[in-house]
Amino acid sequence: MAQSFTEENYLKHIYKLSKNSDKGVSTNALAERLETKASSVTDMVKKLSAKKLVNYQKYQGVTLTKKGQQIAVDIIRKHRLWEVFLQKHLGFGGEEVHDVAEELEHINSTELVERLDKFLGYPKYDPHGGPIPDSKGVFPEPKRVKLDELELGRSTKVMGITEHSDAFLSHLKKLGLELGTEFILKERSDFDRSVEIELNEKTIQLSHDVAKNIFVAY
Amino acid sequence: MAQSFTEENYLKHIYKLSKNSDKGVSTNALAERLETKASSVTDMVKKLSAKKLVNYQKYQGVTLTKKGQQIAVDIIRKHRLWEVFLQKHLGFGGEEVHDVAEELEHINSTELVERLDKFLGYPKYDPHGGPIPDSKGVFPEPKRVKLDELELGRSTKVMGITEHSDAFLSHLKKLGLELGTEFILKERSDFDRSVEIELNEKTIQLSHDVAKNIFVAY
DNA sequence: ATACATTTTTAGACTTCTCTAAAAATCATT
DNA sequence: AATGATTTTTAGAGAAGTCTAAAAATGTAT
Repeated sequence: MAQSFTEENYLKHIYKLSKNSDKGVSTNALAERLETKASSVTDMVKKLSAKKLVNYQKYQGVTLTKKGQQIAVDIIRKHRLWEVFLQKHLGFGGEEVHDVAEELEHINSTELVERLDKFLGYPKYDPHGGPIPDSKGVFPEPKRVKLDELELGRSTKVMGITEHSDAFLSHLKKLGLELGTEFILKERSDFDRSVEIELNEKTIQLSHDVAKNIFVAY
Repeated sequence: MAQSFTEENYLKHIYKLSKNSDKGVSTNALAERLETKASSVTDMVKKLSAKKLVNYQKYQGVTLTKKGQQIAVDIIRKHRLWEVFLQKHLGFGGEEVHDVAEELEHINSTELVERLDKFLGYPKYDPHGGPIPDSKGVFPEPKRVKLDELELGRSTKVMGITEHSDAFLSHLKKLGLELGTEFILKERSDFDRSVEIELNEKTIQLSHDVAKNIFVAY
């Protein structure tokens, strides 16, 4: 059962949105993400539901079924493999890569993906640090690193903390950081080793004291 | 002005069909090539005409405009560059390559194509011997080789002959070979060096005496 | 040059994905 | 729990590309 370009995009974004919020993805959230209207989302979601790719109950949001999830993960796999190719072999810069990979990820040929994976040397992480699932959809164990030591430009997520005082915990909560929160490391000051991260479109400063106590995925 | 996947396919096939027959491409011929119905072709051709990509007069067939031709040639460029990549770097076999390249050719990013071209070392011919136009749409001068010496599997075309007797000329004519005729070299017998070529879906045998007197594009 | 066959076009309809506008359901606040 | 705000769904319609069936144009033979 082949999916259209559009259907694949819906599945991919449902996957990404439901990673954060364990609940069903709301119609509006999807509409915003896909730059379309809520009514279009409702229509498409019904179609995906008829194909058993999502679970959908009116007004309750959507989640992916097993099948839907497999497709979504496979698209992420393709996207990240192409990013590796574009950046490491074609010399694309970090930012330019995304739009092109966005198109390439919808090319459907198992043969192509497997050969590309081999050509690239079976990479486990893309150039932004995103983990690349294998052909069965299994993500690699993320390596853990202190935020303190992470390379600039990496997209990552909170894997753990090494300080458990109430003060620290509530500080993190206030910043919007908890286990699993995803963000991008933008800057690190040479002066005081404080870091700047991007989280949900917002830029946040973290002191070195905070950064050194957070484990993140590498 | 962006073209859809479908529009690009129409342009590409109009280009390929009009290379043979210097006249306008007929609706039916296009329909057959695109595995669609004549009525669909008429509709699409009107649309392309409105966009000034083809010249179209009712019942007179279509030809490409300058703009349409540029787009068609660019798609061929992309198709052949991807074929080089798939075959030389990913290790695809000669036949499997085509369908995948058919999808990749529609990815629109000048940046991507230029970088791919550079990565591949600015190849002038694809693995089947097809000439690859440069970024300005200019095809390379085809090298000439005797059919006698051409590699098996090459698609090529008649560039000239080295024997001009009436007997030879009328023999060629009967076989359907003339200047510019395109075909694929399929087999060469070890026994008598006769060759088997594929021309318009038909398989034809040529003796060594014939093959050695035909120049073809390499 | 007339009659028949073939090709091409038109007309109307269907699918996929989208939108706007309005109705229905849910949520939030007091 | 009632009101108002927000979210979501429905209804109807539009653009792109396709199809079938029928009409119009062209080509071909004698």
